[in-house]
Amino acid sequence: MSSDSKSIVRTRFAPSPSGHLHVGGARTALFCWAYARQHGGKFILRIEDTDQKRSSDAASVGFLRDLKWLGIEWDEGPEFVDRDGSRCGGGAYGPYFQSQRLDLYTKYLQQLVREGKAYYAFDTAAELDAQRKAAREAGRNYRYDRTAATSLSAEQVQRRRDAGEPAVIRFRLPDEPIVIRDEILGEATIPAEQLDDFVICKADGFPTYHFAVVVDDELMQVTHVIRAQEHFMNTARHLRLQEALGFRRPVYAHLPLIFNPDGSKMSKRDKDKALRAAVRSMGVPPVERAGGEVASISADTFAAWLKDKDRQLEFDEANALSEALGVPLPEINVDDFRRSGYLPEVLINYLALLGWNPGGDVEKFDKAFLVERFSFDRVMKGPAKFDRAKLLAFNHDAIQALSTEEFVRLFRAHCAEFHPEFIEHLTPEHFDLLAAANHKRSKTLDDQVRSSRFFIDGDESITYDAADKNLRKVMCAGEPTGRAHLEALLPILQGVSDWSVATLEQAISAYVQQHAGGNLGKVAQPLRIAISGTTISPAIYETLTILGCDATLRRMRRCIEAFACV
RNA sequence: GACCCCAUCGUCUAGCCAGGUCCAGGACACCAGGUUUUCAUCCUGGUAACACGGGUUCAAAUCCCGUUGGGGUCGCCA
Repeated sequence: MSSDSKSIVRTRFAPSPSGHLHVGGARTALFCWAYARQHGGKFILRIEDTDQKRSSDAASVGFLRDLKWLGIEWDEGPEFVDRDGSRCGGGAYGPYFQSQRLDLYTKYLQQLVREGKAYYAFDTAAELDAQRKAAREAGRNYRYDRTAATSLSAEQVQRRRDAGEPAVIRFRLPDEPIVIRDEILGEATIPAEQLDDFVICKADGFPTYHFAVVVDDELMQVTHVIRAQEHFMNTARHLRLQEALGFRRPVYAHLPLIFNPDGSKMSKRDKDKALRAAVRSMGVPPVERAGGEVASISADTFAAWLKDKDRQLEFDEANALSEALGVPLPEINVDDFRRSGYLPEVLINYLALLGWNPGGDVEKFDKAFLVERFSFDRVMKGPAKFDRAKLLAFNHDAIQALSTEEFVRLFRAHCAEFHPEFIEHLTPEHFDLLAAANHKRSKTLDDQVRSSRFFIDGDESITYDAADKNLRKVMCAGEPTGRAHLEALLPILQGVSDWSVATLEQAISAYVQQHAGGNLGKVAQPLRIAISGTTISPAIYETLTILGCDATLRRMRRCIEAFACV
């Protein structure tokens, strides 16, 4: 620990293992990263996997990909190689998985026990639960009573441990109020009675979060702890532990929480909540509708899930059900937003703005700006609600600011990953034309995908609802009717030799001039219905070009038949 | 319940720390007109907030106290 290393800023993002990065975590990581960059320091990623109930295999750190996608790159931490070959991680202070640092923790744990600053305790979980419950029923605040544990002699402790009796190690908390200094929240004094002798080593030998954090932050020379506000009270514990171990005290900054618009915590469970609400509002149990199985979910699983609020469907199941019901899932994780076609720089911008702002009226900015201007004194103290409408508006602006070439490139990459069928079913030229035609009407990279399905579906799968009032009006009202226009257009389009935007425009606009009073809508709308079954499509010449001559004519004929217009 | 923190339009927020220039500014949403071959856009205009009550002061959104409201924490989770 050289003296010059003390002056360099080192921040860390320390999530527990997960396949997906939550937006709240993403923002924490972003601020940690920005602060380190601003000061020419290091941003460290550490995996807090001291809970053996959570696995730590490769899939469990799938969120690394999300971090990388956002452009938040870590200087030290788990090694990660992106698809483009760029890498992140490594470093001299590893390992960066806490589960691989057990010997380190044990050393400090023993030190505290030796010094009498910590002690073994043999209470069972059931006993503790009972005590908490009793305190609660008596209207008292529960505090762990250390007398039983600390009255044990060293020999007694040793004997019981040798006999294999499970034991935890608890920290003997000094009986003094604790002052927390926080860069965002200011100073707070926590009365000693609010804390008790917390567990620092579990019965399985793993340190608890509190202990591992304190040891690792010291050993990794972390200078600034930037984390969510839910950790604020924990800081008191960490401060005490640092004092007991003779460690340095990092600077603390606690970020406000992010909520749903309704004030509830943004959670993975929100997806299941949305699906359950949709299923209920539809009345008919989809299990029956789909013949006992919904979207590959067995009837039993489905019924159990529907009843139990705490139950969550698997990732694929939820997606399949969402697709089957036509109910969009709320985006919660970073990869949800990626799938929904948000640009990483937009998500970064919006997330940064949720709880921080540069002052004045500036709200659109990039990472470089954030690195330059970020400061703790402009971080909000209270929680913020996540407003998807505003995020969408930001994304819309960013998409519109893209050149068409750039949009086409991004849209192709998006489809390659999430909708490969568009690339498979269209020629490269037609795919590009579709992308370009959709650019101006896109708010995300994904929002035109659903409405573009008719381009790649077979002609027979286009259905015409002759009872639909709006469709009927377009097809059958007026003189000539839309249907009549289609019939008249049939031979004209059949005669178009080189089927392209230019030739179609020429042929159709000539027809419109002569037979529709120059009103393109009179002709374009029936055509849209014919080819898509709806009145919605990209610009009509591009649409027909992409679809091709044969399919266009076939659909027109089918449409003419479908609308009799008595 | 105890402890800690917070409080400006529906939402995110500027302004507050160094009180007057704020009958409070921006963005998103919403509403009304207009443009547009559909959808989506786009343009113009509009509605909308200093939680409440006391102080301090010539003057308070800005400072102080209280009330109310919101959030966090109270695990062998992190």
